Amino acid sequence: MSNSKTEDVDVPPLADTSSFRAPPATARGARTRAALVAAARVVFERDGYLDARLTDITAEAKCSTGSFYTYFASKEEIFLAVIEAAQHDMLHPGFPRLDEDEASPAAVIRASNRAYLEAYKRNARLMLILEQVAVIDPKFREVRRARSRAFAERNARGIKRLQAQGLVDPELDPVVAALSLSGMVGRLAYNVFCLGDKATMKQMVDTTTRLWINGLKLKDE
Amino acid sequence: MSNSKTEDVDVPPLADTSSFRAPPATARGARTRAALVAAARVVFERDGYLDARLTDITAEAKCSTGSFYTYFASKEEIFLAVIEAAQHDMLHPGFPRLDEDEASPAAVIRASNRAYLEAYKRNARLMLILEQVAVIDPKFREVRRARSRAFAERNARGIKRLQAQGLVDPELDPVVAALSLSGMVGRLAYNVFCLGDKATMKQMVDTTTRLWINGLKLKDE
Amino acid sequence: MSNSKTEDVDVPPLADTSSFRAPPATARGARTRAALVAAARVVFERDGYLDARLTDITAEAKCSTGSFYTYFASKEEIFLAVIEAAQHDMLHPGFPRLDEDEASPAAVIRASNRAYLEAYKRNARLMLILEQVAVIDPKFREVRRARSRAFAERNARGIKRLQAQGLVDPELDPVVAALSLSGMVGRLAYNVFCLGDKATMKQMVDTTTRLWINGLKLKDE
Amino acid sequence: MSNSKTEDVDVPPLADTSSFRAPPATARGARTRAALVAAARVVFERDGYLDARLTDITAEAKCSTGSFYTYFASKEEIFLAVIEAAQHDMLHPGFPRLDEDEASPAAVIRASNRAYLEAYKRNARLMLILEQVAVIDPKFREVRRARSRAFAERNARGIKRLQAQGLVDPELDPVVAALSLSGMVGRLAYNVFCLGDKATMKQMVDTTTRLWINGLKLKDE
DNA sequence: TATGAATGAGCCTTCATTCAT
DNA sequence: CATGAATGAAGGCTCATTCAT
Repeated sequence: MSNSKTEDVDVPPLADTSSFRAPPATARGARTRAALVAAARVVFERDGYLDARLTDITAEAKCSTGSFYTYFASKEEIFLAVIEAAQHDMLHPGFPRLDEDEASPAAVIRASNRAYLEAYKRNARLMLILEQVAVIDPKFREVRRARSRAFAERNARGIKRLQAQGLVDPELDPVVAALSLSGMVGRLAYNVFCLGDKATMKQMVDTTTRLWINGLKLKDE
Repeated sequence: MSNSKTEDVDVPPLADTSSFRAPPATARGARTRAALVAAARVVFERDGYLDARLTDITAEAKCSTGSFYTYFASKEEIFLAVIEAAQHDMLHPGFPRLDEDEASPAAVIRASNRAYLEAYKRNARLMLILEQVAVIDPKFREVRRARSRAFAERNARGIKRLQAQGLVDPELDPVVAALSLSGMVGRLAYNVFCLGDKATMKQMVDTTTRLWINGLKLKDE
Repeated sequence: MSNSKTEDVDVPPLADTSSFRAPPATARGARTRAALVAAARVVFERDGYLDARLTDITAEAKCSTGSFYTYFASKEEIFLAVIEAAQHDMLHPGFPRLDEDEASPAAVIRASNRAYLEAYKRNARLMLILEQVAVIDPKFREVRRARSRAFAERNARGIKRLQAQGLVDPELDPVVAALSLSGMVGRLAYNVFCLGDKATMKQMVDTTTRLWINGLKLKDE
Repeated sequence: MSNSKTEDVDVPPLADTSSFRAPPATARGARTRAALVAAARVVFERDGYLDARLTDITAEAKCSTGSFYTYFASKEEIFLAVIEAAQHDMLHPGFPRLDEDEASPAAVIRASNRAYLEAYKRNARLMLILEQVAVIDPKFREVRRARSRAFAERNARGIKRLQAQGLVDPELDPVVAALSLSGMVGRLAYNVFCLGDKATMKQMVDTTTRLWINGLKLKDE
């Protein structure tokens, strides 16, 4: 699933990391930092970003408030670290690997949608918090938008290619279509996993895949 | 565009209004209340929900802090009033009025998408704030979800009907498809009008309409 | 029980009434005023003095806030009116009518204690509020103290007289004894009727009477 | 006066302390906390409970508002701490140690009354505030009532014992008598030390002791 | 590195009282 | 006399961040 082809997705750095605290120099330091990140994830998921207090995090990590600032400059920064730690799990093919040769485009789309939805499900609570932060803090809004735009652009290139091959509806604007279809899956995941709308995983994979394929008028040669 | 058929969308009451302050008994009171709501919209749009201070709102409305509490119990409550005041503008057919006889389903979908996108554009700033609040406050999350579910359900019924008429891909799960396609348009609007992704109105209408039609495999007889 | 003898107790005017609003001139006015006083008693007993809001009182009286100020200058003033309205009920012999000829001193003490305790019980909730106000507001503290001192002084004169007649322990300081014994009954009533200590009316009357008689070494000839 | 026999008075814990802030972990913290409690006593005695502002207390303690909340969650809570700090001083035998062998019951009663009155006098201002709080806040009402009931019960046991020994009027209900006589001394102290009634310490001790002894018909063999 | 006490700016909310209608 | 909208001062409380130990 994590072959090199999918790794090259243009994932922008999550944020300007230049002002970050130096990484821990000692083993004890590394342990404390890790405890803080784990504690932060617990607290963020439990209380949300706004209601999470730094003291809750340090209490959960069984360390002092002062220690927090040894490793992180702010709540924002530790949140970024939490997100980053969750990244490898969320790393998914990003876009239907339409350029793949070994599989039909349709199969790639299905696999990609499934991977995305499953990863989303695993991290649903954190995703909700990320939505929250994105909407509250323009900096994170930008982070989030850059990421989804990276995917959308990649998708747009894929669609363009398929259009060139005559496999996809030539009438579609590839950029806007990519934006729309990616957004569709993301929104559905959010509605079901975060807000509690009802749908099974199979229904979601089937339907989104079919809507992609139908929507693009993909010729499944 | 606003014929009676489209007015019957099942818009649930925005929230439990039982604990609300009594409505103004005099014309003067009504004027003050209206000034507060208008001022609140200005302030919310300018500063966002979290950074909006009650004193900013009363200052903008040229009244005292005390007057605020004559009409609203909290920031939350006046925000609801602002949203409510914006409702008539956001009221759109919701779903392609597939049951309409006078127009082809495709035309109905296009008109509906256009109406939604234009209304969203007019209220983009407020919609961003609503996203913010929805993500912060579970109460508003519920409000927002109830509304989108009402539309999705209506759309699902439309899709089911078209499937029965043999006009739409019978393989699709109508409920999940409705959820997905509605979400697609909503998300696109959010990305473009709120987050700054680039697309013209024409591109958005064309693409989403085509994705709907293609996605449903709608036979445009 | 309310013979003229007991009416002459030196009840000081409850407060300086010189700044009071003029009494209502019309029948409608009198009705409104009465409704306000009745409503105030309800609200004070329900919420206590501090938590009673003028708007609650006017709402209970089904009149406007403005009307309140037609009849009363302040919360304080209407509270005084409530207390005053409750006075006739609380009017009790005050002190064992030791000067009475028709009954033995012991019988007078018993009747007096019973009367006091029963009146207290009837107005327990209001008495609790009065304690509250007395302790909060020095003006009412003075009012309350003046009243109890009037009783104590009268009692002191009675004790002195009985000492002169050789019927009471001559070693006792009549003033302090009167203060002590009156306080004893008042405190017991407070403990039982307001704070919930357990005792039957009979126990209370029997015990306080016996403690008075024993305490004074009253010769029950 | 403070032999072990008198120390075992059943003083209930003042309140549910489970929600209290963690006690200071360092000497510096302990110093700040102590300064706050001392400052609070000054401010409460000067301004009363209701008019005491938290900022006055922190100003008096020369620390920031934030520090207050490091140690106390509310005005209520620091008041409890002030009362607690005053407790050791108010700790008195409670009831005439009638069970003592070395002294006559009468001597014990006198010593006990004197101890109580003197302690009350030393803390008169604080006692007035406590009355105020007790009457305002049901939680403190309960605290106060529990304490006085503990004493009254102890007194009741003493009276019962003396009745069994044939030294006290067998007609008296020991529980109600104890409640009455304890209340008598408490109320007298309140009247004189808090409300300004006039009596010397000697008069108070003499009279209350005599009223106890007479009241109980104590045989002073 | 670790600790945890100290900081303090700033906003929401209440409600007795006034006054124009 | 009645109405009810308008007023506005005042203070409790939070919590991210700093810094002395």
